[in-house]
Amino acid sequence: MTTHGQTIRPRPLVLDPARNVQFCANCDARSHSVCNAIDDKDLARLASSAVQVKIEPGHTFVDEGDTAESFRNITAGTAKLFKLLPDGRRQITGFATSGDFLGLAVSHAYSFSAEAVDEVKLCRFSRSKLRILLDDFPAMEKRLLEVASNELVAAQDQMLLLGRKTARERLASFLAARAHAPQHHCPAQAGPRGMLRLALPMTRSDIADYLGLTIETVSRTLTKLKSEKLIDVPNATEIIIPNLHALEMVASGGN
Amino acid sequence: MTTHGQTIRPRPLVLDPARNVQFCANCDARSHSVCNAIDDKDLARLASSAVQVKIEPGHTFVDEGDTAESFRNITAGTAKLFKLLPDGRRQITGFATSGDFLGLAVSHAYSFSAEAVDEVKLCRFSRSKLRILLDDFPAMEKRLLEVASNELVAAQDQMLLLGRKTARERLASFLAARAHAPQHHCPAQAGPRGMLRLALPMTRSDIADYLGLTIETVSRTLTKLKSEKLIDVPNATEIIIPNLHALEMVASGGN
DNA sequence: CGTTGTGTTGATATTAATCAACAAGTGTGG
DNA sequence: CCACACTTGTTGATTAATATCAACACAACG
Repeated sequence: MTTHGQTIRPRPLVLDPARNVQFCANCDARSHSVCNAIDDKDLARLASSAVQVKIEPGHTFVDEGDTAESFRNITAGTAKLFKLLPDGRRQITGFATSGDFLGLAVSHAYSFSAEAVDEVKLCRFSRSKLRILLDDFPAMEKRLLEVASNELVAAQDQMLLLGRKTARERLASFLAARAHAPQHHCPAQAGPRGMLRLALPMTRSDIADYLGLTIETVSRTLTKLKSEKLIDVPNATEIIIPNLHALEMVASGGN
Repeated sequence: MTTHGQTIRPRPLVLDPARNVQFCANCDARSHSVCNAIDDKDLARLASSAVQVKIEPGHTFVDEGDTAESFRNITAGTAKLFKLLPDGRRQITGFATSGDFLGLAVSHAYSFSAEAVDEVKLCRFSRSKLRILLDDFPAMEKRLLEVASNELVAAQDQMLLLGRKTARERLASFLAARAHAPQHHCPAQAGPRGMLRLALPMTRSDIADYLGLTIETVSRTLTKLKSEKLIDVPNATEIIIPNLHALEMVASGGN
């Protein structure tokens, strides 16, 4: 029974007509094999039917309940995906970055809203066109199934976090998970002896709404973790993790 | 922005070599079209390569962390899927019933455990065989993508519940959601004027672990909803919903 | 007929939310 | 360039929701 079994994630696929189709530059070539099953020509054809869009920070580009006419592939930046209750309570269900897909579900309407955290670039397809293209590219369909499956595993991890973890464990889990996703590191990523420096482009309010907490609890808990030397917080948008393993122990309730 | 947008769910597909392949008997023929895209002969071939298994109540048949060698389709009964923390805290991520698939993810190991709630019958395939079969049946792959997408939408709803809803809202959401799934109704399902009678095969402990609460809070909250005439509880395993709309209002925080 | 598992209800404890004040950083306009 | 508003984050005091601890009711079962 592993609570931190790192699943093998497929190599991010970035569909960008301007720069042509490419895999995420941050990821090494040894990543998952299914990516390679997609023919480059097919990918180019897929990407060429898309519109590239740039979204300013804070701008909402998907509204829950709207008719789902598009399918999107993020090519740069970070977006937050969320659901709202009528009285304004918000749950962020995930942060989407380069290579992530939005609007996979077959449902008629979007089941979530999406807002740009920093400047987001994305590639937008019409879903009707996507359906036609998928019939031509079975490998793409396989790839999407793989992506959806991985998201499902992540969603189940998040349910465990939201349903059963303490505030302390939630913050530790959040930071440890981000430490595992290479693209979220700061430019000067690795300090001495595997010391990690994470970029947190989102606000405390976003973190709170992602972890099912309030901003005050997020702030206090980070302060506490800092006082215990489990993390360092040089400024509000950066976190240094001196010992990822120790943080992961906290994340899974081990002490 | 709809918090209770009922997504069109695909018609449950039951792979049962003994009774031959079939769609869920409880569902009408007008359900989702993609089911029909799968050729009956293909389905028969798929089902014939499977092993049918019966599991006694309380028996665990998938262990988190074990090598994921099989893929399963539930044909009867209800199973609970869950994740554990090292100290024993449990989060039930979902209940699987007739037509549901287990083990979709491509990861090497199962990311959850599964235990039978009542007597469960399922169809088990080797994953290597599944991969080969999927290459032959692109329609099946499409169908699995659809299933995974719908599960993802449900998972996001559950994140909203776990992260932001009160105990009262969680119970109301849980009951309202089950009221929408036809197979969970008691045999004598519809009383006078759309009054619903739900079967709850799982224990209070299961409900608590699904909703991120304790058994005491579940019990107290059900008592409270009963005293307000929003539900009736003739016995521990049945719930009567006199007015589903009123319960849905509670579920989404509207009063 | 006791034993065990499950559910309910009550009393108390605890975690995190709420309410409140303030500090630091950012941008604006005079 | 500085005063000001505004946003974001931190910290403190208090409250509230739910967890925990405890007792008991009831049914199923040997």
